[in-house]
Amino acid sequence: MSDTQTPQTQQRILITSALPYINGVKHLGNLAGSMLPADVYARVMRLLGHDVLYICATDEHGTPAELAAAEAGITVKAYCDQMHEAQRESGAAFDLSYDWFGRSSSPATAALTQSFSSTLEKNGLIEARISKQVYSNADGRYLPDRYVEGTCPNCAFEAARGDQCDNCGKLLDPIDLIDPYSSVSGSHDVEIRETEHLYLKQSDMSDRLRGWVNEQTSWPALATSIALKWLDEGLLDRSITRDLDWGIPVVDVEGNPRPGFDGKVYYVWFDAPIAYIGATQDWAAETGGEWEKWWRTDKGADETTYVQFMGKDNVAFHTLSFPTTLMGSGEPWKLVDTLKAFNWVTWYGGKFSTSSKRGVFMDQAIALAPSDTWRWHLMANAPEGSDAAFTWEEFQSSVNSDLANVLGNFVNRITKYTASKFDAAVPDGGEAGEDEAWVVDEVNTRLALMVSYFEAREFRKALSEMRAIWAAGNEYLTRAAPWTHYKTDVDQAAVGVRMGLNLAALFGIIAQPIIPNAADNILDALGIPDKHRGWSGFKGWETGLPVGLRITSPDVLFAKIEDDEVAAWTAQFGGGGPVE
RNA sequence: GGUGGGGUAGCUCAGCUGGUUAGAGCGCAGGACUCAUAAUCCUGAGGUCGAGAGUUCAAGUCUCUCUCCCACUACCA
Repeated sequence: MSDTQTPQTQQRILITSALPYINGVKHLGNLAGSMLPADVYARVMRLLGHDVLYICATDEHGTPAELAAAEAGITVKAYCDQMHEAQRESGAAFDLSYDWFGRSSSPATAALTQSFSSTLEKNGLIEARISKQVYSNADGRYLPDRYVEGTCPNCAFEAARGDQCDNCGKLLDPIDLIDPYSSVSGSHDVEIRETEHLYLKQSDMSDRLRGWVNEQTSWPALATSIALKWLDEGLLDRSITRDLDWGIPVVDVEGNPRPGFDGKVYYVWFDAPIAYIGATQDWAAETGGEWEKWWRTDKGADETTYVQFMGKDNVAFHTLSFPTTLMGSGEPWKLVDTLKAFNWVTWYGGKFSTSSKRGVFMDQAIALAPSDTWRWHLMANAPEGSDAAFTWEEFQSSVNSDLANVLGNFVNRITKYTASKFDAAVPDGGEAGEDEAWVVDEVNTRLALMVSYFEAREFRKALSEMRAIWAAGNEYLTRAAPWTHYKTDVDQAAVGVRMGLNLAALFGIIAQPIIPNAADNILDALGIPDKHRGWSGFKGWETGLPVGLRITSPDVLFAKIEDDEVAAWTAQFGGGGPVE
């Protein structure tokens, strides 16, 4: 009945999640809004038998990295080395199944970035212009707009940022601030200097971009509307270089070091998306894979489906800026086919904030509860339609009710009962009846729905179906009641136990993309070989386990979260209500 | 200010191109069962669908006005 039960055409699917910035360990919102859903999608597509490549990397350039390194008292290179390793480890701790977790600072990305730059310039899409920037003598650096503060020329607010006044909301230009100072050092010894930068002439690409956007049929409305809005307002040419030391050196049209551009590098938003490609090249170099079939439409990538995952703030860059780079090169690069944008996870309805210590970061979270529990909760409550509030109470509820009670207890009760009454083996005897027909139909209907939701990247709905499938197992056991039949008709009891064990196996198989560790525990306990753990074999699941197969009962799959733990976490992390 | 998203049961959220008594999970109340991590199963009580007006035989679903929250607004990424 579903496409999961008939052989599918294998697809080649390239998946990227927005690159996490190097500036610190990421919080749960970053995890839930790009890396984790991309991972789940990658795992599902692999289980369905597709050829999947999931690429991610740290985004390492830009002013914040330099400032963070300075604060830590180490070089930017050393800082990025440390933080890349920290992020790689926290990704591994959350079981993110990257095929490659690279770095935007890799030589491959630098070479690609410079190549794109000279090609775009050759095509007349880049030109040098002079602009005015704020320079801080005390800091010895140019300051991005956001790092310049001063008195707002509009409302006289004294701590207005150079890009926007937090008091009156007006968009500002830092050179208009009254009595400007550096927010980095607090120094008022700042001046306005003229500086030369490269501009990407996005305005020249506007018509091509519009045509391409209008061709897209699989983008969510959010993405299309954001892209068209920018196009309607008229794309501005965008500067793609900055006055910084840390980054990729600027080249001329021939690809040689560009005269007069010492101390300037490419803007991080120019090179970060290119790092998707660079990281793929690094993956290929390391593993012997072919990168071109994923990215070059003249080398097979025309058969690749490219899916991007990101937060809603990233949509414009992925639907306009990066496509400008790729299309403007005139080279046969693969463009995104579809993208999934997420809203934010909020902390009790407010923002996550590092400075006011609001929220939970990945390294802290994994110390509190296992990866599986976070993965389940964050995906079951993914911020798909709007921002989604994180609360400890909801987290506790997800873990205890969905995982421990509905799934964990089901596996436990059926395996323990098998051990006590049927010698820990899949029993023979009896024949399937009404109860079995009911549960098979119920589960098959929901399986088809679940898979179609995953394919549509509707994670909340997919997980809701998964949970309903687990719940159907409990309902089945209540109906079949093998413990009652056992007293008078052991064969009848055997039917219920056999079905129960087959349900447990199915539950483990479908749970793999979300809670891989618990799923493995279940499948190992039931002796399911790896080759039977894929998602092409749902058909016939109800009789999948061979009669006589010895099974064990897994250790407690999910420890419950106690009320006193919630109280302690709330105290530790300041949850429980908005903070001023 | 502009653009986009959102305001639906105590809580977190579904509700497609308008159509029978507005749904789910959690929580709560009652009952059943006893294989199981005091788990599970069944039943039930909870909503003037942010406010107001309009279109329509019919609106949570379309239009207008108002209001509250969030994001983006191009040099933070």
